[in-house]
Amino acid sequence: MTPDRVPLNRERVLHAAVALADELGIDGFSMRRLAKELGVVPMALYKHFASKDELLDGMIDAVFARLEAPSPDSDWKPALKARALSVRRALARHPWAIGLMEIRRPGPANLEHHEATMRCLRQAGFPFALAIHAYSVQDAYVYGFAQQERALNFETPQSAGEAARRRAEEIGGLDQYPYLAEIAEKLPETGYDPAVEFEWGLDLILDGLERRLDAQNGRAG
Amino acid sequence: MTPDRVPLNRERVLHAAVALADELGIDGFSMRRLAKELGVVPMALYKHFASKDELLDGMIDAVFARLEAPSPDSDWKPALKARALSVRRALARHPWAIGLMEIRRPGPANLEHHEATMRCLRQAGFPFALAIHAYSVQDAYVYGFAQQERALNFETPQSAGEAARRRAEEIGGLDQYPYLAEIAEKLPETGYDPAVEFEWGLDLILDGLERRLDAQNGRAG
DNA sequence: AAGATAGGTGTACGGTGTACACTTGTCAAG
DNA sequence: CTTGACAAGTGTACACCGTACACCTATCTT
Repeated sequence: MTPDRVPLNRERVLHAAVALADELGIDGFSMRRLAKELGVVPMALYKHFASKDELLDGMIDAVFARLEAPSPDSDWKPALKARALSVRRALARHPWAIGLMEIRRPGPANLEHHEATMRCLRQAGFPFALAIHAYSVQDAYVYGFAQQERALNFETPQSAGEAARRRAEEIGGLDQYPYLAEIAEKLPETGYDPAVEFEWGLDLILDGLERRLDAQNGRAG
Repeated sequence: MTPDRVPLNRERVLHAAVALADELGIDGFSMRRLAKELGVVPMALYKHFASKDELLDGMIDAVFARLEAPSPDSDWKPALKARALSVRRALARHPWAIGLMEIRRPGPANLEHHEATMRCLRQAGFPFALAIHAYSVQDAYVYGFAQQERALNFETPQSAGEAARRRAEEIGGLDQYPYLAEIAEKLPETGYDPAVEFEWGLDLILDGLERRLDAQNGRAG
């Protein structure tokens, strides 16, 4: 260790790791590459994280830390909507986290976020079982949408339509698939904004939850 | 090549690959391991697939091939419901495919499936833009749910509750998280059936779509 | 002054995907 | 019947991966 070098620490490693994963994607991200970025030998990282897995746990919790938890002061519907939008935003910024958020061992920020969301539902009057359902359907939608969005990333509607068209032609000719052909034809015209698309589905789900909640409360709402 | 050996072919490789990925998960699955399974040297696989990526494309399309496309003869709602249930079933059987279905280059079975689903929506009277929304929200939910379900796999509600409780205690004590504590307490009692949970959210979404469709048709249904 | 400790280093092992040059079995054209 | 092309499987090699383990060294505590 050269004198006067600032020593590593968990936070500095995590910060660099997130930035590197943002840049290279989850496949390009490696302990060796990260070490190089930090001007350090790969094994140095293992003084701060027991394994790559543990580092990933930390990276995921860093993403959770940047989510907007539902505020206890606003109505449940706008609060949950803001939460969902913030999750989508975070996953758009950190696509490598998609598919990992639900799988890694939960960290403090993760627990805090789930606690706040569940509190929001329960205090809004959702009975326990309904709150579980509500949470499940929302998270499934949000994480699933992020996954879809990633697949379309770096594509304009035009280029995506073009790519789909070429791919279909390779396989059997677009005339075999009239409804896909319609998409390839019309989507570039109408345009496709993931933010709009996301909100459309989100509203559908939140409206549905409201109806289920009202029904549960004897239609007295 | 010893005489009398049955030569490989794309289909035999694909079949073994899917079986092996089912057994080992996506992490344990490797070209070398697959070659060993087939009694062949790793490079032999490259005579049939240009790369591991191309092999994965094929494996994913094999999963698509086993999905139940919406039948043109039944009403859109039960048809779409059956489709969604079949996707969830397939992904529960092939968890390694989760997160890949939307990302790999589409194969013939994939195109066929999307064509059939889009046809179902359009013929049910969904205007183009609404059909796109409807497809998007459904797929986001289905794939997102599968992802969540994988995270909970191999866990009973009891063991999952226990694990969550221990994890929370590690971090800050469950008393800091009263609403998580409630989950840990009540979920083992009420039980948690992923099939029931999935259907609840699916019905919510399909009901919502029906309402949007009716609204579009001037509330005349 | 002495020893413990934390942080960084260097080497090594078994794993990965796959490029490239090779053999060998099969079959068609002369 | 021979020849030569071609398809399929082999073997070696390379660069990369995560990480176990032994080592060094700067700093802090007693």
